[in-house]
Amino acid sequence: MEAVVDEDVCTKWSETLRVYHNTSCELENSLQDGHDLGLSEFEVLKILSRSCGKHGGKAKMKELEAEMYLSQSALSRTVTRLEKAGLVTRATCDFDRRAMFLLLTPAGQERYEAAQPTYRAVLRRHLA
Amino acid sequence: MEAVVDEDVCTKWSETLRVYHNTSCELENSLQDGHDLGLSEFEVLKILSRSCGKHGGKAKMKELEAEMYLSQSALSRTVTRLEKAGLVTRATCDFDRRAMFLLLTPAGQERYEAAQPTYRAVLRRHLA
DNA sequence: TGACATCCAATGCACGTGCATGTAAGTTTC
DNA sequence: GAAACTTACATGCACGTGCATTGGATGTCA
Repeated sequence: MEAVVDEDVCTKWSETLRVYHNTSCELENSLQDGHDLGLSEFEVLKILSRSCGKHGGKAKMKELEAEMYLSQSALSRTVTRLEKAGLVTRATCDFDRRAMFLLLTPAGQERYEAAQPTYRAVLRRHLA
Repeated sequence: MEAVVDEDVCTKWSETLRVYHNTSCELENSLQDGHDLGLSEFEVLKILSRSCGKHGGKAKMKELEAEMYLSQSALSRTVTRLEKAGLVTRATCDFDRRAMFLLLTPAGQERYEAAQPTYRAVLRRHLA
């Protein structure tokens, strides 16, 4: 019977919804209050911090876009906010001048490392 | 070691994020394109349709608010949209004239029933 | 080389959301 | 019964998002 599947699927969905909402709300609030960072801003710093270790301090916009659940335009503005806050620098790529490299500034690295414990604590509280 | 827990928790979170985003985006698009309904609008109709069966066609705003992940103001505006579309009616309560009852109109019931298969199909595709 | 398609990022715009506040109705305290 | 408090809902406002478009750079093909 399909009805059984539907019920099961609905339960799974409402559970996902609950976890997502509780967690992301608290992440948003904690990061904002404690570190003046939005969740998607933190997420950019996180990815950037990872790939900066690997690629010598650079990451392309397109790479970021592929790794997070954000439209191209939203990402562009998120980066603009981070740049205004001095946490990130934009740099044009010499080989393809359409593309942009992103660099984590020392302030950005510092802010990310300060925020990471908060982030992990919230995740642990909700998902452990 | 805490690092192990953190990694596990991060994986769980990114999985939740993935499922939530894919599912809710497709729900939003399918419901909008096929039935001219936003996801939170559909959710209101869904709850209303359930409790209308039980309570003789009525549900209070506060009840809705408790059952969905939406702020009081957002819910108020969602109901306004539904009312403008003729899918729902607001009615003041005689016993507590601060409170509002919501009624599903025949058009609302019809729209909900038309949209439900779409909704379930998306959930099944992503969560089955 | 010139014309055309494709790609990357930024921006105008509309929209839904949350927070803070306003307004009106009910409740409590004296 | 008047004043202070609480509750229910609506609204002003700021903000982040997605879609569509633009502007500039690159690639392709004749």
